[in-house]
Amino acid sequence: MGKYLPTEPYRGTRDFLPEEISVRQQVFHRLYEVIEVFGYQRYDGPILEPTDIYEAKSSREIVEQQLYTLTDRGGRRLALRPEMTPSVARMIAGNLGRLTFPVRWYSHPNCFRYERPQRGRLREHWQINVDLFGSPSSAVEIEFIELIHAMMAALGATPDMYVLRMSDRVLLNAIFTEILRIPADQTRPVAGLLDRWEKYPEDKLRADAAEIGLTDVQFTRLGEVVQAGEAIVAELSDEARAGSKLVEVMNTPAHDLIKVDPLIVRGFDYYTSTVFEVFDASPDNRRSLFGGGRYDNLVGLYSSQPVAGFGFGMGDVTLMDFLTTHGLLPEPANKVDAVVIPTAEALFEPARTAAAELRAAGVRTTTPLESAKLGKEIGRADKAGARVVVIIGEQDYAEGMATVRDLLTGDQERVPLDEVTNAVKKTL
RNA sequence: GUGGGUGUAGCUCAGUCGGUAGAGCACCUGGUUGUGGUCCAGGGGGCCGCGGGUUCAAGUCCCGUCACUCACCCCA
Repeated sequence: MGKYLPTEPYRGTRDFLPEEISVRQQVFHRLYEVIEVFGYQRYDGPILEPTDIYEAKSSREIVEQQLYTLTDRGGRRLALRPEMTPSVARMIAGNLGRLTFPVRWYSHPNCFRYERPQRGRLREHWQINVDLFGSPSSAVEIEFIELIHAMMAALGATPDMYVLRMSDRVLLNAIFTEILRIPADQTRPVAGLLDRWEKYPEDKLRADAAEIGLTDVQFTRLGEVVQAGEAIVAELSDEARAGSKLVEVMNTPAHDLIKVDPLIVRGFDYYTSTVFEVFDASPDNRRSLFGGGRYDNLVGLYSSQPVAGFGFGMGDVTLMDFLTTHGLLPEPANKVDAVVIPTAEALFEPARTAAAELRAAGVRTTTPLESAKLGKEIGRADKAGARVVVIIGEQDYAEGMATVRDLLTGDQERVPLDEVTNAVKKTL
């Protein structure tokens, strides 16, 4: 061990310095605005939840290997939330009586997963969650398709930068049982194989398929399914198609906004129908940007009353990678507009008075805390991002005047003290 | 969990054959008694990730370990 404590944040977590916060705030506020324009309201919840709520319906991988768990003093098993969906389902179920459906909610929690950090994946990430509860209609799917494109547009993304790929667990199950003739209780490893399909060469896929018990014929058919893409839907039974929200969507204009793709699976067990993922079109970011789907049974864990749900989570790590790759990150904003600089100790009080007046007018204003040379203070003001400095000098002040200097142009003018605020506002 | 790459100043990095550390940028001071950016001069900053080994001598070689990072596994 060294002599000093380490200054790095805990592995897989990040410190956000003001400049980064500024960039992030701009990005997220654009998203909040779009989400709210669609009529969604923000909620929040605890970072700790009972472990049970993840064991029931998340995925084995998350619960067994990626959950941050702890036991409280009363022996209760708790976890740092790895995702928000079980929490929001719990909140919906607990407030059924006072909610008017459909409920449109969003949140922006930090979520934790114990895993090895790599590109696009850390141990703590901030995930925007948008959910709609209380409707089985495929109008929900269409609303989310529109919302997603609106959010991407708000970030400055053009449609060529990303792809919205959509599938449906109902159709997927039909593919497994009707085309591949796999018993319904053995589809899970095959879904996993589909999930990996694009990442592996064919011989590796073939080997994996053999390992999970697929015959050569089944493997070949699976390849045909992937090849067929959207066209596979037409080959499924009428019952399967009738039970699919995605098929309904395909009969509307929203069809043009998505790519129907049987490769989209998603890991969570709670999805019951539509599933989707948004992918970066750039090869630099092969990972999916974000995704979600329909989960019509999740509220049923907490209540006898069934409530249909649809939602998605958009993590900040992949999102920032996307924005960086496409040059869409905004510049950090300035922290301050004006600095009022007294040139002598005795002038600190009048400087504070002038600053107070500027602040009252909404101008972000600071004053020096210690007496220093004027040049020094102007330099500091410039670095802090101020556009204007107001110099309260002895000579000027004695005459009831102050100097207002524009740091961008270098122009400056002497104005009466009671005109300072107007002069500054004119420059900004 | 597996494999590769990298750990030297706040940041980016150089450091030859082993001879007890350097540059640029940033920061501070002065050149200017009330005027920033440019320029000039000076200055502060280093358990060379950590521990051990070899050696007269280790930033440099060897072993271990930790961290960062990329990929894999797996999956948001």
